[in-house]
Amino acid sequence: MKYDFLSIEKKWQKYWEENKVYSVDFQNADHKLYCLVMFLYPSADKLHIGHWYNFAPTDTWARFKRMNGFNVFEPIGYDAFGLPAENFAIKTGVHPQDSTQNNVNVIREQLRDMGSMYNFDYEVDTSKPEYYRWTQWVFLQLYKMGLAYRKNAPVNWCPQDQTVLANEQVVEGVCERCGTAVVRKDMTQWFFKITDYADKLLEGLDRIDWPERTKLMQRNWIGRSEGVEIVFKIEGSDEPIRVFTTRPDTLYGATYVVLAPEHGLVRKITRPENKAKVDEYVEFVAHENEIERTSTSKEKTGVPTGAFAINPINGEKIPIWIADYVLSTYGTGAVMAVPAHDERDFDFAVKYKLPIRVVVQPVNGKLDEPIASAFIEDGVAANSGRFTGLPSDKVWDGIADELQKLGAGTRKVNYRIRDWLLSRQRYWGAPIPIIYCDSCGEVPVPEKELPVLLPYDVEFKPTGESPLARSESFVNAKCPNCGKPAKRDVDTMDTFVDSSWYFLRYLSPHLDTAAFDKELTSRWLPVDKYVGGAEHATMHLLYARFVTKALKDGGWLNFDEPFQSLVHQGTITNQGAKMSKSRGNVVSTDKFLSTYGADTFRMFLMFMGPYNEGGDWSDRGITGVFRYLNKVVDVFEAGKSLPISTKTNFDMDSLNENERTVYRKLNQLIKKVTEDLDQFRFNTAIAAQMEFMNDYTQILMKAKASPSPDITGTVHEQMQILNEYNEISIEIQKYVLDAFNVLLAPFAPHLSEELNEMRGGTPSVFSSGRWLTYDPAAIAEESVTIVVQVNGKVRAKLNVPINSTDAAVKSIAEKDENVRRFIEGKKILKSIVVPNKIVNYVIG
RNA sequence: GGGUAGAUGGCGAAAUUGGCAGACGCGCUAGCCUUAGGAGCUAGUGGGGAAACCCGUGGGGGUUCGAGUCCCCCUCUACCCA
Repeated sequence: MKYDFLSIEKKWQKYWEENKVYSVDFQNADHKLYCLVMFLYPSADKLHIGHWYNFAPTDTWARFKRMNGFNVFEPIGYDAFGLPAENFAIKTGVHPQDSTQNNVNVIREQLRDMGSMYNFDYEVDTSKPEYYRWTQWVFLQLYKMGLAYRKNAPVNWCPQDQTVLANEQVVEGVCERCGTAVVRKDMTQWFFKITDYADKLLEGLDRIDWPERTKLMQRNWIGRSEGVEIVFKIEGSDEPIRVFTTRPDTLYGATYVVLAPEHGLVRKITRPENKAKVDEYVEFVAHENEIERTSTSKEKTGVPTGAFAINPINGEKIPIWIADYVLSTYGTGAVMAVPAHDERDFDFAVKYKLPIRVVVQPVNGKLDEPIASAFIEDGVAANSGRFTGLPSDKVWDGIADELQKLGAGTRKVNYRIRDWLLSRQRYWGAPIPIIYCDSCGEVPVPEKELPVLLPYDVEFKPTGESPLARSESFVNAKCPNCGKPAKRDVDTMDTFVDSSWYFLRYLSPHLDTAAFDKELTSRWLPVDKYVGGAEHATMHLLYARFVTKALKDGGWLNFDEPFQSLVHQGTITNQGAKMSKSRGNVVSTDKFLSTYGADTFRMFLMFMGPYNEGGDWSDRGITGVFRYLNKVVDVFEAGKSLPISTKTNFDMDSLNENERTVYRKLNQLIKKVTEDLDQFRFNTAIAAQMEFMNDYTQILMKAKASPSPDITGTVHEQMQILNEYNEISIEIQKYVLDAFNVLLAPFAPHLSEELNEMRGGTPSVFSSGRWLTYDPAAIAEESVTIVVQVNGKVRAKLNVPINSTDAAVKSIAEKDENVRRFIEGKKILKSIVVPNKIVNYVIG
């Protein structure tokens, strides 16, 4: 048979769809398995290799689980709102709604071609009113719980995209999407109080099966630190400066205080003689961006205010400076500077000749003064009043207690994470369901009036003002409270709000009475396996956890971690760069699908290397996988006349040597493929299959010294000859074919169905429960190769029965000619025997 | 600057976790088959050497009978955070 992948794949895709092979019984959650891939962004691209690399191997895993008897739910959907569609619209004039729907229709067909188990009846599309109605509902729940609020704050503004960005969307000071340097701007914006959940978000990490590095990234992002908020009085002023420090043990070493230039106190405390310089400096800093300000390599700048603060622990008068290295958005916007024990303070003190006082000495030894760099480790207190001589941790608590007693400080926990800024001054997103009324103020849109529809006919060219503000019909509304004319909020929500709850919607995407079916979600969630890119570690994955926890606290869910187990596929790059349309380096899948078919292509993606490592794209090697599948087809074709196997278990004692070998190798393969698939180790599972096929055909050929010793031709032709002569029984051959096909099925689903049909089996191979368990009696090897070393160098390899005694092994080893060459006449100082592995003679 | 991963043939990669380094595949070489082949089959393929052997997992040290694997130092690469 020629491996006619095109018609085979079409045929089985049609069969699966018509027979609803992958329909899920949602009422039966006993063996439920919710397997989820991060949904798609339907940009103008078609699916590319990166999507395939995410989806196809995950589908292989899901099929494997289904064959293991799990009731597998594997949905797909579209994260359809967002900037790229809108920017595309601005450039081309095609409305984002139209381009998005066109793209979705193309993508859906491509997904079908992949041969995955997606059930398109359960799609979600975040840009449809049926969906974003409930995104708005989620917003309102958080609002009711006091977790959504509006405030005027300095925000990250992207001048290119004309919108604010969340902290998470600013990477190294530039807009994550377009690369434009972000500027600071004061605006009134909506925020979600994710900071309220900082501790819960930290705690939950201990209960979920995620990659450690991803958990670490979230922990670092949340950035919990315990410290003390210390109150410094200002000489000649009633207003105190509050500073947060994690090192109260160094308080005696504070030689100045620094305020952020934007700090509210700056204007109030600056002495007249310093005013001109301070004003000038504040103006200068406003033009610096975030990277410049926080860069450790950049030289820090600052000016004195002329005012003095009083150190509460010793009453010392220390100068108050302003400097660019203190940010108003972090902590209290003020720090106490301890140059001897903080690197940034040290650099600054050296530059401006401020005093440096050592108050911590290393446990053994003393620092040479003047010190050349900050000593930031713990040690023993010095120059610290009654604390002098005590270890740092004691001093830490002692000073914290003392400050508390003096009313000059309180222990406090500080977090690095900021509240989630969710307003966007853009068109293509879910409108924020809030109305502003002159008499009632800020009023949420009643739930029964949702959705707040996004109007189609809007001029969406960005001007810095929300496009929706220009739609009279949208803006003007009635106050839900008093009925008077009022105005709608004209911003849309960050698309991360859309994706923070979509996994709840998949189970009942058409439900029009609730965001999700509470009863179904209680039984089908959390998601059992979530697969997607690591780039979402501190964005989507954090937001989804937050929203889930909030909805749980609101009484809507009975679980608080959405993704029980998480896997990151690696990134496939092209010539070292991440594939993206803007870089123009996207590799299309078309040519591979038409040349080799979907089965070969998905299998090659899995065979390339470890799934979580990804790598630079190269199609070198895809022919190997294609040849392998062709060989499989040949082997099955040669065994075509053999009826389907009914026997799945053989007694090793009843088999001849060749049969035992084949049976053992097959059972070892079952074990290997099962274990590897379980852990997403596709590459080694495929290598093992190939190895088995190589071994099996070898054994068949050698099984009988063939009457015609030089058998040639295709595998198929050779096999036909061999089937007539070899001594491996028909029973075993049947068994091998049918069992092997089960192991192949998750990897090459179309081909496997075809082979199953060819063998006379009933479709579908994926009809559940078809996976195999290995026969433990069969996998044990009868003999092993033992390596004989002399002084660590390999001198012989012995084939001995398994579990031979040490004495027996040594006696064979010492008779070996080559081993004798090296030990004869030498004194054996020692011999190490590791059973079934190695013998090592140490000679003098 | 800090954190976290990594570095193995010409290439993608394996290595039961301290026990034969390079499985599997690509590529390459030779032969066979073919009107032909970007098809198929057989054999070979880390380096050196005629061989015996020697060398070899980024570099340098160490632990051990034995190190790709464990420890220390260094170089480089990727990601995250400053």
